[in-house]
Amino acid sequence: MQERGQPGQSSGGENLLFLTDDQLRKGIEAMFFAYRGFTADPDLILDDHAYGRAHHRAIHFINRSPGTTVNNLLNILGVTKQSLNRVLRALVEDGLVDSRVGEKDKRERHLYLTDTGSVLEQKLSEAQRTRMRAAYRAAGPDAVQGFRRVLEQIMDPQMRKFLNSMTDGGR
Amino acid sequence: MQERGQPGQSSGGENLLFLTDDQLRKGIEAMFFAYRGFTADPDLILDDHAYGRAHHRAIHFINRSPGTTVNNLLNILGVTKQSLNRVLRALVEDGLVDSRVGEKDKRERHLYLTDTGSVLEQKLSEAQRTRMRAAYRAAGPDAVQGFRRVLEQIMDPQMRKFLNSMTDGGR
DNA sequence: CATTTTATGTCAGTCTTGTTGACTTTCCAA
DNA sequence: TTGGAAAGTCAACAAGACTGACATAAAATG
Repeated sequence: MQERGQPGQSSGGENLLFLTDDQLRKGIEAMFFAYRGFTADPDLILDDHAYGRAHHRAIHFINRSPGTTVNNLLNILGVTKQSLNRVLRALVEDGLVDSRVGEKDKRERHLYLTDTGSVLEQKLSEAQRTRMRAAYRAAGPDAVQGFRRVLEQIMDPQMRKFLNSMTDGGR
Repeated sequence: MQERGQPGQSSGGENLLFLTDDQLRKGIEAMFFAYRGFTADPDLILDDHAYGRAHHRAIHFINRSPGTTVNNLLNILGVTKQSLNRVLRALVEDGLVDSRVGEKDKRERHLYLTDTGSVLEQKLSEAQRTRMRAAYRAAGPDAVQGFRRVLEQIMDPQMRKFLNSMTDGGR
């Protein structure tokens, strides 16, 4: 009752059946279940360290862009600075993150992982990569390409831009 | 330093470069950003009703499987009964969900959406589908197939089984 | 029939992580 | 130089997850 109006559009073989509400619902549920699996392995490790996903996310993106500022991180993570601050404070106190006052602009803090922080980052990301690697391998390169393509369309354009800027320029 | 050992395996053109740590990291970040987009639209609606994602999930799966029991829902959602109970209590009190004592087994409660509940479910799922539909359309059917394939590999096998059982049997 | 197990609900308390509000320090531009 | 904007911090609160303990009712089992 919503979309099915125009099947058999192009040639007849490749129609728009993949856009039915039922197909969309299946994709929605797959996203839900997959995201649970996606976070499950790092979560186990985080429990041992009394950290949560918020800490994982901060660690990930600090590792990804060493020297990034708190404000940068806020834009990427999409939380309030107060929320991020609590997480960063814990990581700094525990010696996983180094927060250095900016040289040009002393209001800014530039964030770096310490050696200890890098060790945890490796553990976390390797756990997550292991699952992703298995999934990629089982699904094959073409499926992976489609996977990435759809994910990019689902995310907000701002994030897509950011993701691709990191993809090109990073490291 | 992890996986790149065996490229050029099959024929040389299609190698295993999609399994590098760098490719995996990009997929991981895409999952993170996409999930944010995935939940963003329903979240706006939920705010108006003073509900959260937990309520959305309960509503979704009750709509998906009318008459399901609390225990079923617990297994699907992967939360504790205390957590789910708080959500269900609110939904029942607000008249969105009907909880009926089982006829065969009177210990069980069978859950149904009321008319009011169905209205909210429609609003939420339509908001979510709108974004997914646009993403699917932009990415194309082959990409969607790959998307689904990779997601199924990422989720725990138990959930994959459940998802596919619903896919076949449902409605 | 007595006992155990299962399904559900509830109360209390904790933790993570999000929020808003108020505040300091620093920079910059009028 | 002064006032506003920006970056970051501290405090308090709320949602929603968790554990643990316990209650009730019904089913299953010996």
